[in-house]
Amino acid sequence: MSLATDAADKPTLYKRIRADIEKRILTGEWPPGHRIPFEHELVARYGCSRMTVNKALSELAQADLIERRRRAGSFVRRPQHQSAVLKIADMRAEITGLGRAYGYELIGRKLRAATAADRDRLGVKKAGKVVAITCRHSADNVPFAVEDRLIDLASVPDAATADFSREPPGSWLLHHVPWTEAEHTISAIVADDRTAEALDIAVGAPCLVIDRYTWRSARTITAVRLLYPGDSHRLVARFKGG
Amino acid sequence: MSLATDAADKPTLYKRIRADIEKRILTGEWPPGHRIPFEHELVARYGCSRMTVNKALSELAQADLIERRRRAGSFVRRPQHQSAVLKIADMRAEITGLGRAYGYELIGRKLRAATAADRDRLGVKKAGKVVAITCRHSADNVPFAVEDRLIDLASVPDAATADFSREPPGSWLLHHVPWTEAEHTISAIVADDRTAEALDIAVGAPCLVIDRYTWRSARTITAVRLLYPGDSHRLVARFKGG
DNA sequence: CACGATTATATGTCTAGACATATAAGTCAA
DNA sequence: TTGACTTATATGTCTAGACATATAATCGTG
Repeated sequence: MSLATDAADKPTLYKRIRADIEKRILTGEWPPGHRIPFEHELVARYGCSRMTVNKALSELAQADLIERRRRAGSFVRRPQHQSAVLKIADMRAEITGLGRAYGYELIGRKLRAATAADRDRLGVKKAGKVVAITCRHSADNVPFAVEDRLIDLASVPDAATADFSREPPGSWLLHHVPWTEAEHTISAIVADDRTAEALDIAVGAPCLVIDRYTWRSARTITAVRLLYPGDSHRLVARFKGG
Repeated sequence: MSLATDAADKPTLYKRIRADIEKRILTGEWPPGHRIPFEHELVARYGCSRMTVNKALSELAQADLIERRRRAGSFVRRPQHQSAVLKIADMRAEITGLGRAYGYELIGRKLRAATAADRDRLGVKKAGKVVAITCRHSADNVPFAVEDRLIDLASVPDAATADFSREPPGSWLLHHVPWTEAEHTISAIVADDRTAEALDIAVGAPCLVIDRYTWRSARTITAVRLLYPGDSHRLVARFKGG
Protein backbone atom coordinates (compact mmCIF):
# COMPACT_ATOMS: atom_id res chain seq x y z
CA MET A 1 0.00 0.00 0.00
CA SER A 2 2.98 2.33 0.05
CA LEU A 3 3.54 4.82 -2.70
CA ALA A 4 6.53 2.98 -4.03
CA THR A 5 4.72 -0.33 -4.05
CA ASP A 6 1.73 1.01 -5.90
CA ALA A 7 3.88 2.76 -8.42
CA ALA A 8 5.95 -0.35 -8.98
CA ASP A 9 2.97 -2.67 -9.05
CA LYS A 10 0.85 -0.91 -11.59
CA PRO A 11 1.91 2.34 -13.06
CA THR A 12 -1.61 3.06 -14.21
CA LEU A 13 -2.31 6.70 -14.63
CA TYR A 14 -4.87 7.25 -11.90
CA LYS A 15 -2.64 5.55 -9.35
CA ARG A 16 0.27 7.72 -10.39
CA ILE A 17 -1.84 10.83 -9.97
CA ARG A 18 -3.03 9.66 -6.57
CA ALA A 19 0.51 8.81 -5.46
CA ASP A 20 1.89 12.13 -6.68
CA ILE A 21 -0.64 14.07 -4.65
CA GLU A 22 -0.33 11.81 -1.63
CA LYS A 23 3.39 12.35 -1.60
CA ARG A 24 3.11 16.12 -1.64
CA ILE A 25 0.68 15.98 1.25
CA LEU A 26 2.70 13.56 3.34
CA THR A 27 5.95 15.44 2.86
CA GLY A 28 4.28 18.66 3.91
CA GLU A 29 4.77 20.35 0.55
CA TRP A 30 1.02 20.83 0.47
CA PRO A 31 0.06 21.56 4.09
CA PRO A 32 -3.42 21.18 5.59
CA GLY A 33 -5.80 23.69 4.07
CA HIS A 34 -3.86 23.90 0.82
CA ARG A 35 -6.05 23.83 -2.23
CA ILE A 36 -4.87 21.16 -4.62
CA PRO A 37 -5.19 21.76 -8.37
CA PHE A 38 -8.67 21.65 -9.85
CA GLU A 39 -9.64 18.58 -11.77
CA HIS A 40 -9.44 20.46 -15.06
CA GLU A 41 -5.89 21.57 -14.21
CA LEU A 42 -4.83 18.02 -13.49
CA VAL A 43 -6.54 16.90 -16.67
CA ALA A 44 -4.35 19.37 -18.55
CA ARG A 45 -1.20 18.43 -16.65
CA TYR A 46 -1.58 14.69 -17.13
CA GLY A 47 -3.25 14.86 -20.48
CA CYS A 48 -6.08 12.52 -19.54
CA SER A 49 -9.84 12.65 -19.15
CA ARG A 50 -11.58 14.03 -16.11
CA MET A 51 -12.86 10.63 -15.00
CA THR A 52 -9.30 9.47 -14.49
CA VAL A 53 -8.41 12.45 -12.34
CA ASN A 54 -11.72 12.12 -10.53
CA LYS A 55 -10.99 8.52 -9.58
CA ALA A 56 -7.65 9.49 -8.08
CA LEU A 57 -9.15 12.36 -6.08
CA SER A 58 -12.13 10.31 -4.96
CA GLU A 59 -9.85 7.72 -3.44
CA LEU A 60 -7.84 10.38 -1.64
CA ALA A 61 -11.08 11.79 -0.30
CA GLN A 62 -12.17 8.35 0.84
CA ALA A 63 -8.89 8.02 2.72
CA ASP A 64 -9.64 11.35 4.44
CA LEU A 65 -6.47 12.87 3.03
CA ILE A 66 -8.35 15.56 1.17
CA GLU A 67 -11.73 17.16 1.44
CA ARG A 68 -13.70 17.99 -1.66
CA ARG A 69 -16.06 20.96 -1.73
CA ARG A 70 -18.29 21.79 -4.63
CA ARG A 71 -17.52 24.99 -6.39
CA ALA A 72 -14.57 25.59 -4.03
CA GLY A 73 -12.13 22.82 -4.93
CA SER A 74 -10.26 20.07 -3.06
CA PHE A 75 -8.29 20.79 0.07
CA VAL A 76 -5.70 18.96 2.13
CA ARG A 77 -7.28 17.90 5.40
CA ARG A 78 -5.91 18.44 8.84
CA PRO A 79 -4.28 15.24 10.11
CA GLN A 80 -6.46 13.23 12.42
CA HIS A 81 -4.18 11.01 14.43
CA GLN A 82 -7.01 10.04 16.65
CA SER A 83 -7.87 7.21 14.33
CA ALA A 84 -5.57 4.22 14.12
CA VAL A 85 -5.99 0.73 12.84
CA LEU A 86 -5.67 -1.83 15.55
CA LYS A 87 -4.92 -5.30 14.35
CA ILE A 88 -6.42 -7.84 16.65
CA ALA A 89 -5.34 -11.07 15.08
CA ASP A 90 -6.79 -14.46 15.63
CA MET A 91 -5.00 -15.92 18.63
CA ARG A 92 -3.34 -18.73 16.73
CA ALA A 93 -2.19 -16.35 13.98
CA GLU A 94 -0.93 -13.89 16.54
CA ILE A 95 1.19 -16.45 18.35
CA THR A 96 2.49 -18.33 15.34
CA GLY A 97 3.20 -14.93 13.81
CA LEU A 98 5.61 -14.34 16.68
CA GLY A 99 7.39 -17.54 15.74
CA ARG A 100 6.17 -19.39 18.79
CA ALA A 101 4.28 -22.64 19.15
CA TYR A 102 0.55 -22.24 19.69
CA GLY A 103 -1.15 -24.16 22.45
CA TYR A 104 -4.80 -24.32 23.45
CA GLU A 105 -6.52 -25.69 26.48
CA LEU A 106 -10.20 -25.75 27.41
CA ILE A 107 -10.65 -24.95 31.09
CA GLY A 108 -14.40 -24.96 31.42
CA ARG A 109 -17.57 -25.14 29.36
CA LYS A 110 -21.09 -24.70 30.60
CA LEU A 111 -24.45 -24.61 28.90
CA ARG A 112 -26.97 -22.70 30.95
CA ALA A 113 -30.02 -20.49 30.89
CA ALA A 114 -28.79 -16.90 30.69
CA THR A 115 -28.47 -15.31 34.10
CA ALA A 116 -29.18 -11.64 34.59
CA ALA A 117 -25.43 -11.00 34.43
CA ASP A 118 -25.17 -12.94 31.18
CA ARG A 119 -27.98 -10.98 29.59
CA ASP A 120 -26.41 -7.77 30.70
CA ARG A 121 -23.06 -8.76 29.27
CA LEU A 122 -24.55 -9.80 25.95
CA GLY A 123 -26.84 -6.82 25.80
CA VAL A 124 -29.98 -8.89 25.23
CA LYS A 125 -33.29 -8.58 27.00
CA LYS A 126 -34.96 -11.92 26.51
CA ALA A 127 -33.90 -14.89 28.57
CA GLY A 128 -32.35 -17.71 26.58
CA LYS A 129 -29.61 -20.27 26.65
CA VAL A 130 -25.94 -19.44 26.51
CA VAL A 131 -22.65 -21.32 26.43
CA ALA A 132 -19.98 -20.06 28.79
CA ILE A 133 -16.43 -21.02 27.93
CA THR A 134 -13.16 -20.47 29.72
CA CYS A 135 -9.94 -21.39 27.99
CA ARG A 136 -6.28 -20.60 27.77
CA HIS A 137 -3.97 -19.87 24.88
CA SER A 138 -0.27 -20.45 25.27
CA ALA A 139 2.90 -19.68 23.36
CA ASP A 140 5.75 -22.18 23.66
CA ASN A 141 3.85 -23.68 26.60
CA VAL A 142 3.85 -20.37 28.47
CA PRO A 143 0.39 -18.93 29.20
CA PHE A 144 -0.30 -16.18 26.70
CA ALA A 145 -3.89 -15.21 27.40
CA VAL A 146 -6.98 -16.49 29.15
CA GLU A 147 -10.31 -16.21 27.46
CA ASP A 148 -13.69 -15.97 29.08
CA ARG A 149 -16.48 -16.17 26.56
CA LEU A 150 -20.26 -16.18 26.36
CA ILE A 151 -22.09 -17.31 23.23
CA ASP A 152 -25.75 -16.56 22.65
CA LEU A 153 -27.38 -19.79 21.53
CA ALA A 154 -30.37 -17.96 20.10
CA SER A 155 -28.02 -16.59 17.46
CA VAL A 156 -25.65 -19.52 17.13
CA PRO A 157 -27.53 -22.72 17.98
CA ASP A 158 -24.74 -24.93 16.63
CA ALA A 159 -22.49 -23.75 19.44
CA ALA A 160 -24.45 -25.96 21.84
CA THR A 161 -22.98 -29.09 20.35
CA ALA A 162 -19.66 -27.81 19.07
CA ASP A 163 -16.57 -29.44 20.48
CA PHE A 164 -14.41 -26.73 21.99
CA SER A 165 -11.91 -29.08 23.55
CA ARG A 166 -9.71 -28.99 20.47
CA GLU A 167 -10.71 -25.92 18.55
CA PRO A 168 -10.79 -22.50 20.24
CA PRO A 169 -14.26 -20.93 20.23
CA GLY A 170 -12.95 -17.84 18.44
CA SER A 171 -11.78 -19.78 15.44
CA TRP A 172 -14.88 -21.99 15.50
CA LEU A 173 -17.10 -18.92 15.39
CA LEU A 174 -15.04 -17.39 12.62
CA HIS A 175 -15.87 -20.39 10.49
CA HIS A 176 -19.50 -20.79 11.49
CA VAL A 177 -20.78 -17.24 11.57
CA PRO A 178 -20.69 -14.95 8.57
CA TRP A 179 -19.93 -11.24 8.60
CA THR A 180 -20.07 -9.53 11.93
CA GLU A 181 -19.41 -6.22 13.55
CA ALA A 182 -17.52 -5.88 16.79
CA GLU A 183 -16.60 -3.44 19.47
CA HIS A 184 -13.45 -3.76 21.52
CA THR A 185 -12.83 -2.12 24.85
CA ILE A 186 -9.32 -2.07 26.18
CA SER A 187 -8.46 -1.53 29.81
CA ALA A 188 -6.00 -2.55 32.49
CA ILE A 189 -6.49 -4.48 35.71
CA VAL A 190 -4.30 -6.20 38.23
CA ALA A 191 -4.39 -9.97 38.44
CA ASP A 192 -6.62 -11.49 41.08
CA ASP A 193 -5.95 -14.99 42.49
CA ARG A 194 -7.74 -16.85 39.74
CA THR A 195 -6.20 -14.86 36.91
CA ALA A 196 -2.74 -15.03 38.40
CA GLU A 197 -2.98 -18.79 38.57
CA ALA A 198 -4.30 -19.15 35.03
CA LEU A 199 -1.63 -16.91 33.56
CA ASP A 200 1.10 -18.11 35.91
CA ILE A 201 1.93 -14.62 37.06
CA ALA A 202 2.00 -12.97 40.46
CA VAL A 203 -1.15 -11.72 42.14
CA GLY A 204 -1.20 -7.96 41.63
CA ALA A 205 0.69 -8.08 38.34
CA PRO A 206 -0.73 -5.85 35.59
CA CYS A 207 -2.97 -7.35 32.92
CA LEU A 208 -4.17 -5.94 29.66
CA VAL A 209 -7.86 -6.57 29.11
CA ILE A 210 -9.74 -6.72 25.83
CA ASP A 211 -13.48 -7.00 25.97
CA ARG A 212 -14.97 -7.79 22.60
CA TYR A 213 -18.64 -7.72 21.85
CA THR A 214 -19.72 -9.14 18.51
CA TRP A 215 -23.00 -8.94 16.66
CA ARG A 216 -24.51 -9.38 13.23
CA SER A 217 -27.21 -7.07 11.95
CA ALA A 218 -28.38 -6.08 15.43
CA ARG A 219 -28.19 -9.63 16.77
CA THR A 220 -25.82 -10.46 19.57
CA ILE A 221 -23.49 -13.32 18.95
CA THR A 222 -20.78 -13.43 21.55
CA ALA A 223 -19.04 -11.47 24.27
CA VAL A 224 -15.47 -12.31 25.18
CA ARG A 225 -12.92 -11.08 27.66
CA LEU A 226 -9.25 -11.67 26.96
CA LEU A 227 -6.67 -11.22 29.69
CA TYR A 228 -3.00 -10.84 28.79
CA PRO A 229 -0.05 -10.44 31.09
CA GLY A 230 0.42 -6.69 30.80
CA ASP A 231 4.16 -6.53 30.89
CA SER A 232 4.74 -9.06 28.15
CA HIS A 233 2.00 -8.37 25.67
CA ARG A 234 1.60 -5.34 23.47
CA LEU A 235 -1.10 -4.26 21.12
CA VAL A 236 0.12 -2.28 18.17
CA ALA A 237 -2.05 0.20 16.34
CA ARG A 238 -0.70 1.93 13.35
CA PHE A 239 -1.91 5.04 11.66
CA LYS A 240 -1.00 5.86 8.15
CA GLY A 241 -2.29 8.80 6.20
CA GLY A 242 -3.94 6.88 3.44
CA MET B 1 -22.19 5.81 7.33
CA SER B 2 -24.83 3.15 7.84
CA LEU B 3 -26.72 1.73 4.94
CA ALA B 4 -29.82 3.63 5.85
CA THR B 5 -27.96 6.89 6.17
CA ASP B 6 -26.31 6.57 2.81
CA ALA B 7 -29.54 5.64 1.21
CA ALA B 8 -31.29 8.56 2.80
CA ASP B 9 -28.50 11.00 2.11
CA LYS B 10 -28.06 10.42 -1.55
CA PRO B 11 -30.02 7.78 -3.36
CA THR B 12 -27.55 7.84 -6.21
CA LEU B 13 -27.51 4.65 -8.14
CA TYR B 14 -24.01 3.42 -7.39
CA LYS B 15 -24.54 3.94 -3.67
CA ARG B 16 -27.76 2.00 -3.83
CA ILE B 17 -26.03 -0.86 -5.60
CA ARG B 18 -23.22 -0.82 -3.04
CA ALA B 19 -25.66 -0.73 -0.14
CA ASP B 20 -27.76 -3.55 -1.58
CA ILE B 21 -24.75 -5.82 -1.86
CA GLU B 22 -23.32 -4.78 1.49
CA LYS B 23 -26.61 -5.63 3.15
CA ARG B 24 -26.71 -9.11 1.68
CA ILE B 25 -23.17 -9.73 2.86
CA LEU B 26 -23.69 -8.38 6.37
CA THR B 27 -26.91 -10.30 6.93
CA GLY B 28 -25.22 -13.48 5.83
CA GLU B 29 -27.46 -13.98 2.83
CA TRP B 30 -24.29 -14.06 0.74
CA PRO B 31 -21.74 -15.88 2.93
CA PRO B 32 -17.96 -15.72 2.56
CA GLY B 33 -16.89 -17.33 -0.68
CA HIS B 34 -20.18 -16.59 -2.41
CA ARG B 35 -19.79 -15.26 -5.91
CA ILE B 36 -21.74 -12.05 -6.34
CA PRO B 37 -23.35 -11.31 -9.69
CA PHE B 38 -21.06 -10.38 -12.55
CA GLU B 39 -20.88 -6.76 -13.53
CA HIS B 40 -22.85 -7.40 -16.69
CA GLU B 41 -25.61 -9.06 -14.65
CA LEU B 42 -25.84 -6.09 -12.34
CA VAL B 43 -25.83 -3.79 -15.35
CA ALA B 44 -28.87 -5.67 -16.61
CA ARG B 45 -30.57 -5.72 -13.24
CA TYR B 46 -30.14 -2.02 -12.51
CA GLY B 47 -30.32 -0.86 -16.08
CA CYS B 48 -27.21 1.24 -15.91
CA SER B 49 -23.78 1.33 -17.49
CA ARG B 50 -20.90 -0.84 -16.40
CA MET B 51 -18.93 2.07 -14.97
CA THR B 52 -21.66 2.66 -12.42
CA VAL B 53 -21.66 -0.94 -11.26
CA ASN B 54 -17.88 -0.94 -11.33
CA LYS B 55 -17.71 2.03 -8.99
CA ALA B 56 -19.95 0.29 -6.47
CA LEU B 57 -17.94 -2.94 -6.60
CA SER B 58 -14.61 -1.12 -6.46
CA GLU B 59 -15.60 0.56 -3.23
CA LEU B 60 -16.70 -2.73 -1.72
CA ALA B 61 -13.35 -4.21 -2.72
CA GLN B 62 -11.54 -1.27 -1.17
CA ALA B 63 -13.42 -1.91 2.05
CA ASP B 64 -12.25 -5.54 1.94
CA LEU B 65 -15.81 -6.76 1.84
CA ILE B 66 -15.36 -8.47 -1.50
CA GLU B 67 -12.44 -9.77 -3.49
CA ARG B 68 -12.34 -9.30 -7.24
CA ARG B 69 -10.66 -11.84 -9.49
CA ARG B 70 -10.22 -11.39 -13.20
CA ARG B 71 -12.08 -13.84 -15.32
CA ALA B 72 -13.50 -15.49 -12.18
CA GLY B 73 -15.77 -12.84 -10.72
CA SER B 74 -16.19 -11.09 -7.38
CA PHE B 75 -16.43 -13.00 -4.13
CA VAL B 76 -17.48 -12.24 -0.57
CA ARG B 77 -14.41 -12.21 1.60
CA ARG B 78 -13.98 -14.04 4.86
CA PRO B 79 -14.50 -11.64 7.78
CA GLN B 80 -11.33 -10.31 9.25
CA HIS B 81 -12.23 -9.05 12.69
CA GLN B 82 -8.61 -8.65 13.48
CA SER B 83 -8.72 -5.15 12.14
CA ALA B 84 -10.50 -2.51 14.17
CA VAL B 85 -10.43 1.22 14.14
CA LEU B 86 -9.14 2.63 17.36
CA LYS B 87 -10.05 6.22 17.96
CA ILE B 88 -7.35 7.92 19.94
CA ALA B 89 -8.74 11.38 20.29
CA ASP B 90 -6.89 14.51 21.17
CA MET B 91 -6.89 14.72 24.96
CA ARG B 92 -9.00 17.86 25.17
CA ALA B 93 -11.54 16.45 22.72
CA GLU B 94 -11.62 13.17 24.56
CA ILE B 95 -12.31 14.77 27.92
CA THR B 96 -14.74 17.43 26.76
CA GLY B 97 -16.43 14.70 24.75
CA LEU B 98 -17.17 12.97 28.04
CA GLY B 99 -18.87 16.13 29.23
CA ARG B 100 -16.13 16.93 31.70
CA ALA B 101 -13.99 20.03 32.17
CA TYR B 102 -10.55 19.79 30.63
CA GLY B 103 -7.54 20.82 32.66
CA TYR B 104 -3.88 20.95 31.73
CA GLU B 105 -0.77 21.37 33.78
CA LEU B 106 2.87 21.44 32.74
CA ILE B 107 4.98 19.49 35.19
CA GLY B 108 8.41 19.72 33.63
CA ARG B 109 10.15 20.88 30.47
CA LYS B 110 13.79 20.39 29.62
CA LEU B 111 15.84 21.19 26.55
CA ARG B 112 18.86 18.92 26.31
CA ALA B 113 21.25 17.13 24.01
CA ALA B 114 19.75 13.75 23.24
CA THR B 115 20.99 11.06 25.61
CA ALA B 116 21.50 7.51 24.42
CA ALA B 117 18.12 6.64 25.92
CA ASP B 118 16.47 9.53 24.10
CA ARG B 119 17.94 8.50 20.77
CA ASP B 120 16.83 4.96 21.36
CA ARG B 121 13.32 6.07 22.20
CA LEU B 122 13.07 8.30 19.14
CA GLY B 123 14.71 5.77 16.90
CA VAL B 124 17.33 8.19 15.59
CA LYS B 125 21.04 7.59 15.30
CA LYS B 126 22.60 11.04 15.20
CA ALA B 127 22.97 13.04 18.38
CA GLY B 128 20.90 16.22 18.47
CA LYS B 129 18.78 18.32 20.75
CA VAL B 130 15.46 17.27 22.17
CA VAL B 131 12.76 18.75 24.34
CA ALA B 132 11.48 16.55 27.13
CA ILE B 133 8.08 17.41 28.51
CA THR B 134 6.06 15.99 31.36
CA CYS B 135 2.52 17.16 31.85
CA ARG B 136 -0.84 16.15 33.21
CA HIS B 137 -4.33 16.23 31.76
CA SER B 138 -7.29 16.30 34.10
CA ALA B 139 -11.04 15.96 33.85
CA ASP B 140 -13.13 17.93 36.35
CA ASN B 141 -9.89 18.51 38.27
CA VAL B 142 -9.30 14.79 38.67
CA PRO B 143 -6.07 13.50 37.07
CA PHE B 144 -6.96 11.81 33.80
CA ALA B 145 -3.59 10.99 32.26
CA VAL B 146 0.05 11.89 32.58
CA GLU B 147 2.07 12.50 29.49
CA ASP B 148 5.79 12.04 29.06
CA ARG B 149 6.99 13.35 25.73
CA LEU B 150 10.17 13.76 23.74
CA ILE B 151 10.31 16.05 20.70
CA ASP B 152 13.13 15.86 18.20
CA LEU B 153 14.31 19.43 17.58
CA ALA B 154 16.03 18.46 14.35
CA SER B 155 12.56 17.83 12.92
CA VAL B 156 10.61 20.48 14.81
CA PRO B 157 12.97 23.37 15.63
CA ASP B 158 10.11 25.65 16.69
CA ALA B 159 9.42 23.39 19.63
CA ALA B 160 12.50 24.81 21.35
CA THR B 161 10.80 28.13 21.93
CA ALA B 162 7.17 27.04 22.11
CA ASP B 163 5.34 27.80 25.30
CA PHE B 164 3.96 24.57 26.66
CA SER B 165 2.78 26.02 29.93
CA ARG B 166 -0.65 26.81 28.51
CA GLU B 167 -1.01 24.66 25.41
CA PRO B 168 -0.46 20.89 25.59
CA PRO B 169 2.40 19.73 23.37
CA GLY B 170 0.11 17.33 21.52
CA SER B 171 -2.20 20.06 20.35
CA TRP B 172 0.74 22.39 19.62
CA LEU B 173 2.31 19.75 17.40
CA LEU B 174 -0.97 19.07 15.65
CA HIS B 175 -1.01 22.69 14.54
CA HIS B 176 2.67 23.05 13.72
CA VAL B 177 3.49 19.81 11.96
CA PRO B 178 1.74 18.68 8.82
CA TRP B 179 0.75 15.11 7.96
CA THR B 180 2.32 12.39 10.00
CA GLU B 181 2.25 8.67 10.50
CA ALA B 182 2.12 7.09 13.91
CA GLU B 183 2.42 3.80 15.70
CA HIS B 184 0.73 3.13 18.99
CA THR B 185 1.67 0.44 21.42
CA ILE B 186 -0.74 -0.40 24.19
CA SER B 187 0.24 -2.21 27.34
CA ALA B 188 -0.48 -2.36 31.04
CA ILE B 189 1.71 -1.63 34.04
CA VAL B 190 1.20 -1.06 37.73
CA ALA B 191 1.73 2.41 39.10
CA ASP B 192 5.10 3.14 40.65
CA ASP B 193 5.53 5.87 43.29
CA ARG B 194 5.93 8.72 40.84
CA THR B 195 3.02 7.66 38.65
CA ALA B 196 0.78 7.01 41.60
CA GLU B 197 1.41 10.49 42.90
CA ALA B 198 0.88 12.15 39.53
CA LEU B 199 -2.39 10.32 38.91
CA ASP B 200 -3.47 10.39 42.53
CA ILE B 201 -3.97 6.66 42.67
CA ALA B 202 -2.52 3.94 44.87
CA VAL B 203 0.91 2.50 44.26
CA GLY B 204 0.34 -0.86 42.55
CA ALA B 205 -2.89 0.22 40.88
CA PRO B 206 -3.21 -0.81 37.22
CA CYS B 207 -2.42 1.70 34.49
CA LEU B 208 -3.12 1.59 30.80
CA VAL B 209 -0.12 2.72 28.76
CA ILE B 210 -0.11 4.12 25.27
CA ASP B 211 3.24 4.68 23.63
CA ARG B 212 2.94 6.70 20.48
CA TYR B 213 5.77 7.21 18.05
CA THR B 214 5.18 9.77 15.33
CA TRP B 215 7.10 10.49 12.15
CA ARG B 216 6.75 12.21 8.82
CA SER B 217 8.26 10.73 5.69
CA ALA B 218 10.88 8.72 7.56
CA ARG B 219 11.73 11.55 9.94
CA THR B 220 11.11 11.18 13.63
CA ILE B 221 9.05 13.86 15.23
CA THR B 222 8.00 12.84 18.70
CA ALA B 223 7.65 9.94 21.07
CA VAL B 224 5.06 10.09 23.81
CA ARG B 225 3.94 7.88 26.66
CA LEU B 226 0.49 8.34 28.09
CA LEU B 227 -0.45 6.76 31.38
CA TYR B 228 -4.10 6.37 32.34
CA PRO B 229 -5.58 4.95 35.51
CA GLY B 230 -6.47 1.50 34.25
CA ASP B 231 -9.66 0.99 36.11
CA SER B 232 -11.29 4.23 35.03
CA HIS B 233 -10.18 4.64 31.47
CA ARG B 234 -11.19 2.59 28.46
CA LEU B 235 -10.15 2.62 24.88
CA VAL B 236 -12.82 1.65 22.42
CA ALA B 237 -12.08 0.16 19.05
CA ARG B 238 -14.89 -0.59 16.71
CA PHE B 239 -14.96 -2.79 13.69
CA LYS B 240 -17.55 -2.45 11.06
CA GLY B 241 -17.63 -4.41 7.87
CA GLY B 242 -17.50 -1.53 5.50
C1' DC C 1 -2.89 -38.88 -18.20
C1' DA C 2 0.04 -34.87 -18.07
C1' DC C 3 1.27 -30.66 -19.97
C1' DG C 4 1.52 -26.83 -23.05
C1' DA C 5 -1.00 -23.80 -26.21
C1' DT C 6 -5.25 -21.46 -27.22
C1' DT C 7 -9.45 -19.17 -26.27
C1' DA C 8 -13.11 -17.04 -23.83
C1' DT C 9 -14.35 -13.94 -20.42
C1' DA C 10 -14.56 -10.90 -16.24
C1' DT C 11 -12.34 -7.34 -14.44
C1' DG C 12 -9.11 -2.98 -14.87
C1' DT C 13 -8.51 1.16 -16.88
C1' DC C 14 -9.66 4.87 -19.84
C1' DT C 15 -12.23 8.31 -23.01
C1' DA C 16 -15.06 12.28 -24.39
C1' DG C 17 -18.63 13.65 -23.71
C1' DA C 18 -23.38 14.82 -20.64
C1' DC C 19 -26.48 16.75 -17.05
C1' DA C 20 -27.16 17.52 -11.97
C1' DT C 21 -26.16 20.05 -7.89
C1' DA C 22 -24.13 22.60 -4.29
C1' DT C 23 -22.16 26.83 -3.37
C1' DA C 24 -18.78 30.86 -3.67
C1' DA C 25 -19.08 35.10 -5.55
C1' DG C 26 -21.14 38.78 -7.59
C1' DT C 27 -25.38 41.86 -8.22
C1' DC C 28 -28.91 44.62 -6.81
C1' DA C 29 -32.49 46.49 -4.07
C1' DA C 30 -34.22 47.86 0.55
C1' DT D 1 -24.94 47.52 5.47
C1' DT D 2 -27.69 43.82 4.83
C1' DG D 3 -30.40 40.49 2.76
C1' DA D 4 -32.30 38.30 -1.42
C1' DC D 5 -31.47 36.94 -5.98
C1' DT D 6 -28.58 35.42 -9.84
C1' DT D 7 -24.67 33.41 -11.95
C1' DA D 8 -20.51 30.99 -12.57
C1' DT D 9 -18.04 27.02 -11.55
C1' DA D 10 -16.06 22.75 -9.41
C1' DT D 11 -17.41 18.59 -8.10
C1' DG D 12 -20.83 14.35 -8.35
C1' DT D 13 -22.72 11.12 -11.09
C1' DC D 14 -23.52 8.78 -15.30
C1' DT D 15 -23.16 6.90 -20.28
C1' DA D 16 -21.78 3.95 -24.16
C1' DG D 17 -18.46 2.75 -25.83
C1' DA D 18 -12.95 1.06 -26.13
C1' DC D 19 -8.71 -1.71 -25.44
C1' DA D 20 -5.70 -4.13 -21.96
C1' DT D 21 -4.83 -7.98 -19.05
C1' DA D 22 -5.07 -11.81 -16.07
C1' DT D 23 -6.74 -16.25 -15.84
C1' DA D 24 -10.22 -20.19 -15.88
C1' DA D 25 -11.51 -23.37 -19.14
C1' DT D 26 -10.85 -25.86 -23.18
C1' DC D 27 -8.40 -28.26 -26.61
C1' DG D 28 -4.57 -30.81 -28.58
C1' DT D 29 -0.56 -33.33 -28.41
C1' DG D 30 2.94 -36.38 -26.70
